[in-house]
Amino acid sequence: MKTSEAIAHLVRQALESAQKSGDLPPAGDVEVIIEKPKQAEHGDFSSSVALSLTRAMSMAPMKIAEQIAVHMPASRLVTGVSVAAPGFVNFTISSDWLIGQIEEIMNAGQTYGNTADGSGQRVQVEFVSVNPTGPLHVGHARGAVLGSSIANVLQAAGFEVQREYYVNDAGAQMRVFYDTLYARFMQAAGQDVPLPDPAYPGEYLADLARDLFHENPGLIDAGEESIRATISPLALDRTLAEIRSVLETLRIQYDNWFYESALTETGTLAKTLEFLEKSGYIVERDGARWFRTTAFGEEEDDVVIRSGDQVPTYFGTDLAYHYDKFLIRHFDRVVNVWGADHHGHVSRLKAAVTALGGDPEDLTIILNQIVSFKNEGETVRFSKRKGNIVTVEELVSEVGADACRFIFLSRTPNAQMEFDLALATRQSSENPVYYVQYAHARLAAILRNAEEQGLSSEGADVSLLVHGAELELLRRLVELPDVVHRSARNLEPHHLPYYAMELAKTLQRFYEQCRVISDEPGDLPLTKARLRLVEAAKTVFARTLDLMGMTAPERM
RNA sequence: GCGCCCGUAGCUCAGUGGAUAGAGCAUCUGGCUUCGAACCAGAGGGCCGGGGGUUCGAAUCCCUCCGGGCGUACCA
Repeated sequence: MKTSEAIAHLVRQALESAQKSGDLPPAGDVEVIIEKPKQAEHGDFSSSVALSLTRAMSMAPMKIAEQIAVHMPASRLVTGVSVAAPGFVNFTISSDWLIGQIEEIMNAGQTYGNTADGSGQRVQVEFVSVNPTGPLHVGHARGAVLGSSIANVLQAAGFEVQREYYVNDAGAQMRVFYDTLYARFMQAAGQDVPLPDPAYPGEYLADLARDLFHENPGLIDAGEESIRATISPLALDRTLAEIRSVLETLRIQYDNWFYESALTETGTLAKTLEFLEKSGYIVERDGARWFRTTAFGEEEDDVVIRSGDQVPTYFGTDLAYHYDKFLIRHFDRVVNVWGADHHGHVSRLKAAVTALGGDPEDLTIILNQIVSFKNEGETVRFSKRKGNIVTVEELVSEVGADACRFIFLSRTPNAQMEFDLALATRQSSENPVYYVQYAHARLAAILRNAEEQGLSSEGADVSLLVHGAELELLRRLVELPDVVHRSARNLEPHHLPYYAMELAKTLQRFYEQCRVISDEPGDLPLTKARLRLVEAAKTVFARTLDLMGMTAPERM
């Protein structure tokens, strides 16, 4: 349960009751926002609703706040309500309620933190979707981590999530890929076939072609067409398999791999064009077919079917792809995670969704800004074209999947970021990744020790938990549902690592101040109670790390 | 030129229109005979890029300027 939502509910009741009794004037609909004050002396939660009602009620904010306080219904959750200038209402959470949450956490286990925000709506999250022409480049890692975490968080928030990779196996890039592959294959056979222009540079394709040649040496006499027909799909499968396995090292898995070529093969493309033609959004001009983006206030129309070869452009298949997402597969919402260099496509794709009869609000495009990589202060930008490729595989083996995820995750997507390889690699206290994991490992160690001594939390009386550090830890633990809610609502998983650090900080303070396993026989009840708290804390840590796609180590 | 994103502590970054703007790292001062010191307690460090506006209240919204990044194809 979201604590802030529960308090907001009480405040709404208080407002209603105050208005019913005439203590406050009517004011129409108000949004009751509950937040966590920065200063502890302002309580556990606070609301500025009185301040925002000043105008509507034409009353002094302090008076409104006082009436809210007076009319607050009794509850197990809130013990203290106070009013502070210039018109805040501050709330204190009862320790009874907090202690009761330990059992909530234990019962929920790895579902703790889940919310019902999504109410089962079907959401598709599409991310990475890099052309399968070679290994994943470091530049793609951020979108991968971001997309998968968004999916995690949406799932936790009660959405039915599908993770999808859009395989661009049909465009011009792929033709270049196949042409290069063929030339490399022939070269591997010792034939003097020049590289096409343009061609894919780099060792990857040469290696791949060589492998394919050694596996199928007899193929060389079959003629170009038949060679291509054999090696092209093999190369695609192999490249995709490699992409898939690298993503798996980052703990990313997909529910669906959607092939662009399927859009033409199943007739979806034709159906989409027909659909849009009927409503007048597709027109023919200069031998090409255009989508009338200008009908949606954009400056220029966009080609969907090129003149000459009559091949669909990327945007052309993208139209069909989104027709498929919304009109065939009927997703309630679609989230696409793109690199910021694609931002020029956002508005026209939104226009397309509108033209397809959908609500552009149902399509959210998250753009992640580029990452510049740094090594001890020296900035390097990697570029596929320049040939100095650094792959995701290299990055993960260098830095580790957990650190990678944590670092990429702790920035808002729309801010550029610097990734310091040296810093990320350093496994010291400089790196907050390990601080968080260490906290989990420490909890695991305590539970191990307890078990060795034959101690358990069995029959614990948690009402013995009255120490400030214990309650502080509990207050932090029960924030997780709110963090999930906020991350899902704004599609901003970067709140998770910050929460995780706060959680770890609070845990360490608890650890310093409250010894869990006591040697004194008389302390047994308290030991049991604290073990129960430790179990709950470990559960929340594990869940938080899981949402971030990180491991929760028992030992480090 | 036009469009989008960013500018917050020495560095890397958080910050839901709210109260005295925060964290990690770095720097400095303390703390291990007890469950893991990958830890804890504390200190210093800021015209929130500049200037206008909106309002009870702005780092946050609007305008404008400056600085940086990315786009601006019948490429994907």
